[in-house]
Amino acid sequence: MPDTPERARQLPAASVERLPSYLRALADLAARGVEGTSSAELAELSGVGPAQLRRDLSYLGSNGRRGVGYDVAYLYGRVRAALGVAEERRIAIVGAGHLGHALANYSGFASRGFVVSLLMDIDPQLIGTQISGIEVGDVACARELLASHGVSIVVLATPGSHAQEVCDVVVAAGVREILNFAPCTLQVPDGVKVRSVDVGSELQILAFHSQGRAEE
Amino acid sequence: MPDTPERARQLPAASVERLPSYLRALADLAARGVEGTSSAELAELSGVGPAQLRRDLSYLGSNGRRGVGYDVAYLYGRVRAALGVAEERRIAIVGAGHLGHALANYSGFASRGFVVSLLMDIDPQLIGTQISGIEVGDVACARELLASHGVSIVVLATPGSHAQEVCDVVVAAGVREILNFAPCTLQVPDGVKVRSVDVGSELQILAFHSQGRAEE
DNA sequence: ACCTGTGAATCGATTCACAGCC
DNA sequence: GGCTGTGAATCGATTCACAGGT
Repeated sequence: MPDTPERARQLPAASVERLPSYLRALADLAARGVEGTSSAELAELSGVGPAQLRRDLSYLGSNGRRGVGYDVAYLYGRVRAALGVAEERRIAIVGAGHLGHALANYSGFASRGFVVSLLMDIDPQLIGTQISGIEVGDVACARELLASHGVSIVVLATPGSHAQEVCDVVVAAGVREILNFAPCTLQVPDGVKVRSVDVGSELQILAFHSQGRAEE
Repeated sequence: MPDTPERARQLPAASVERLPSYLRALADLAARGVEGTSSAELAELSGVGPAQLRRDLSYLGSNGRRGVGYDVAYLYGRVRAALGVAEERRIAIVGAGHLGHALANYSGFASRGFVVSLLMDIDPQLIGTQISGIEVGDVACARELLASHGVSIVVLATPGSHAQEVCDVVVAAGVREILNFAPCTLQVPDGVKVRSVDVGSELQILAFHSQGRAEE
């Protein structure tokens, strides 16, 4: 059998990146008691064009009714299933510094389908302490801890100087999806998916757009 | 006059988003004492292909020497200038919760060209306290504070429930570039640039890619 | 009359492959 | 011989505009 195995994997990467916004918009509508919506309304709430939204949803199959619109609850379920967050997923955070703390205390994970199940660090001072009710484990035991907690997605909140090293450890432990907050490019083998969030880079991109103004 | 005013704005958005990685790679090389490099090496360090890197740099003009490669220090200066971070830029953070704290204490801004010059919150309990040596101001005084600190880029680290409200305030105060950490889509007028970082969305995108494995 | 789903057209970004220069 | 800079080709994503269904 070939190398493109999964079912609905004709979903383009660019569409996948927008599905979470649709999910947020749908959750908002549901919370406000709205039962039906349209591509125009959903697109508005998500910050995209209506044609783009319809195209994206059409990759998941037919989800609306022509002439009518979309059912909020039904569509919500479809998008959650497509993203693979229909059931709760357990994540681990490595790095218990300021950012690791902020993430561990963040209350917004549950509504998005995630539970922080495990914290780890390299610093012996931090190992064994409790953060937000979770004990900090030793990253040296990553393999056992990750396996016993059933974690498949790891968040790296370490300084840049340790990120590659920790990345190698968790990849060796079988992790295939990593969210990296360290300001560096991680080298990973094929089949491991890394997404990086770098505040410095984001600010630099914004700085580019502000050129021409405010130049003293 | 038309609506596409600026000089080097032929730079495609997709290229702009990669320039920060190149800058990080160049800073690494410089820190290691490396004086010259090639598109192959820089691309490797940045996680892109060599052709893409050359194409991106070519938008900034000719920066290397054929048959030789690129001068690290020179190219570093060119990319910083292109991004508009050749001189230090002042930023403000709104929201002094866990994330606001973590950002205020983050030591990595300076090397990327930014200084946190101002913190603000709505909570009267927090206003007047000091975080990382900076006093927390009242967001109600945003206009005056932003102006007196010479801030043009604002980071929103508020809960989602207040993000749009605070966004409206800072936009009214003249801010045109916003980095939003709240899990919501901000509605802004034309000409205001928003970049959003949403941990929940990032995890959902990773969850998508982990489908097919780990399904019990 | 209205709104979705989708072919067809467009637009932009990536990659190839080589001419030009060191 | 080696590496950049770039036309030309390719690839993918977005938008248009309308056919199909309610």
